[in-house]
Amino acid sequence: MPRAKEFDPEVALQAAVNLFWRLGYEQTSLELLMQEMKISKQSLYDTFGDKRALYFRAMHHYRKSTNDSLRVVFAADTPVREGLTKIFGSIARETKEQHQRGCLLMSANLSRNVNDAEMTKFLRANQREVERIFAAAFTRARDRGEISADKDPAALARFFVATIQGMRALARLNHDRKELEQISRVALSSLD
Amino acid sequence: MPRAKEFDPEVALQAAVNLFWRLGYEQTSLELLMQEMKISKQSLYDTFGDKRALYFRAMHHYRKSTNDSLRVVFAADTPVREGLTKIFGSIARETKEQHQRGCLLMSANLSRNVNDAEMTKFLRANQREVERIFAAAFTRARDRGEISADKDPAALARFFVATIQGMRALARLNHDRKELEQISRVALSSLD
DNA sequence: AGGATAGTAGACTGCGCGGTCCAGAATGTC
DNA sequence: GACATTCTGGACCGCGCAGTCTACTATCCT
Repeated sequence: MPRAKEFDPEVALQAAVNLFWRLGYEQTSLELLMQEMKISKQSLYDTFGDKRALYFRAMHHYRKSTNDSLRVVFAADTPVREGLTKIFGSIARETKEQHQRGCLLMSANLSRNVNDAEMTKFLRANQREVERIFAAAFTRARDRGEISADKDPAALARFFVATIQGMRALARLNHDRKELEQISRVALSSLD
Repeated sequence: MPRAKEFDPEVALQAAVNLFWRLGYEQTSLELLMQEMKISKQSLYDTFGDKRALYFRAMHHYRKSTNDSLRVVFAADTPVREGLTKIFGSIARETKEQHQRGCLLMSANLSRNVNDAEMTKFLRANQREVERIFAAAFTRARDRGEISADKDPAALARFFVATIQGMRALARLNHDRKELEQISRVALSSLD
């Protein structure tokens, strides 16, 4: 019978997520991964495969957790303006370190090789998923009369997803809560 | 007396810009640079310094040319809505290859090491410059009554700069003119 | 012609890093 | 106790790449 694993793969994976999130794929070395995950190189390869496979595991993990929180924010009974305000507010209130690491999947999109089919497919699927979450919230809001009937939920969804990404790009460069709040206010005015 | 240079440094630099723009700093090898710039390694180092120095030269070149076109679009006598429509329109109509390469300086921001002071300084200066161009256009528009007096030009400027960056992030992943036009329409509605 | 400089081609070096492999210790089950 | 398996640590390999250097050629000016 085998000896039981001593480390928790979930904990180790989260450490990998945090590292990739902070440094990006290229800048994250195996040595740093071993340090942060607190496992040896052998265990890393046995459990997660090579660096790229680990990166994908990390992206899946990140995607699930962030999109789950999105779904919580847009729970069926909360007004969509309230949900958006909450999202914008927590982005604006992030620490400098959080602003600098930004969004793992947006960084992956911008640094990826455009011919990397597997990566592209994954990121597109995530993009669609996020847009659907927002669009569903806007559809509900329209049905309830929170926003006017002539608004297009899909268009609003894409707009807000894009704007949030733009805010993240800016926040990585300029850690400034007030600037982000200004942008949020303008963005929210598109619902009037 | 020295022999005259045979290649045009300006042409070679533009080739370097295009390559960095398409592939990013890391993925651009010296060998590719030599090929595209059509000069030898020796000439490259003599004329532009090392890879990083060339990258900065490329970024400066890119910055000047894109911001100059921005200033043309926002020439004093054109309505701000018209200028914005032109900008959004040309982004939406870009080819797939153009969408994939995106914006050189946005990619630089997202892939940069946050401790790289020189890079950060340069990108922040550019960010301020772009925001000022937009803000000046909104101030003029407000003075002329094109937009209501209670709008904040600086806030609008930041909002549009951020939104354009968000659109570029999306366009790199999804080459889709209609989606970009949808987003543009929503963004422009914030001027009403 | 001759000197100075710009150019090319290519060998060479050094380094960082991903990935593999091996030795040996620790921990479990039968 | 014997065996299987999981660990750790470190040696080792191969590769790609930035950067330097050398040898040689081409062009310009006096």
